[in-house]
Amino acid sequence: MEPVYPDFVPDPADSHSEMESLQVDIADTAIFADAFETDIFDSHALVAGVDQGFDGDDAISAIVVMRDGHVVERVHASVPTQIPYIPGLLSFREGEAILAAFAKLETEPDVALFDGSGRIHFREAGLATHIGVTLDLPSVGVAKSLLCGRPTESLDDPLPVGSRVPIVADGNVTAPDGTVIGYALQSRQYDSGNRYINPLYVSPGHRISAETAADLVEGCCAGYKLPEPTRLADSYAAELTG
DNA sequence: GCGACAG
DNA sequence: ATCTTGTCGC
Repeated sequence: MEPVYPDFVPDPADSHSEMESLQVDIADTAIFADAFETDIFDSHALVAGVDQGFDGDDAISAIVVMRDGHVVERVHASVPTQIPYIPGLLSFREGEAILAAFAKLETEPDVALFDGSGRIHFREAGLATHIGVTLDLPSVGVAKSLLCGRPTESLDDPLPVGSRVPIVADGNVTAPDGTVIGYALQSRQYDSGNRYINPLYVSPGHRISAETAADLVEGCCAGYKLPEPTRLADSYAAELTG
C-alpha cells in the first residue's frame, strides 16, 4: 500500500511545532465513525497487526495480516531512526518504518491494529490515526498504557474479562471535555491469584468508532491479552530483533 | 513553576 | 521500547 495523502507522511526532520501542526490537520481529516468499504467482522475480513521493534538505531516494523484466524501474509521493513521517543510524537519516530513495511505488503487489509494510541492523544492524532489517515485505511490504536484522557471510573481495581470503561477527553485533549475518545478493555484476566492483568486502551484511528474499535479488538483476542494480529506482529518483530 | 506523558 | 531474575499459579 502507498500513501493516499503524501502530505501527511511523517517527516522526522520537521520541527516539533510543524509536527504538532500536521497532527491538527490529520485529526481534522480523520473520521472517528464507522466508514468501512467491507464488513470488518466478516470471517473473510483481512485484519493486519502492526508492531515495531528496535535493533540498534534501526526501527523494524512488522505487519501480520490475518483472515479467519490464519496468517495470510507478513512483511517487515527496517529504517534508521531519526529522532528519540517523544510522548505525543511517536508516529514521527516509527512512521517511516511502518510505511516502508506497508509498501511491501501485497495484501490490502480491511483494517489495521497499531501498537499505540489513535484518538487517545493530545491532538487526537496518535500513531494509529496518523498512519490510518495517511493510507486512508480503517485503523485502531491498541495501547498497553494510557497516554492522556480520563477513565470514567477507577481502574485501580481488577476488572472482569470483557469489561469496558470509557476514556473521555479532559483538559489535555483537543476534543470537547467528556467526549469518549476510547475504551479501557479488559481483554484477559486471571481467574484466581493475587496478581491481575491491566486493561488495553483501545481508541479509533480512522474510519471507525470507539465502540466498534473495542468490539473488533475484543473479537480478535484468543486467550491472550493482545489481539492475535498484534501478538503475532509483536513476536515477529521480536525475532527480527534478536 | 508544577504535573503528566503511547513506544 | 529495552535491559533481565525471580516468582506465582495451573
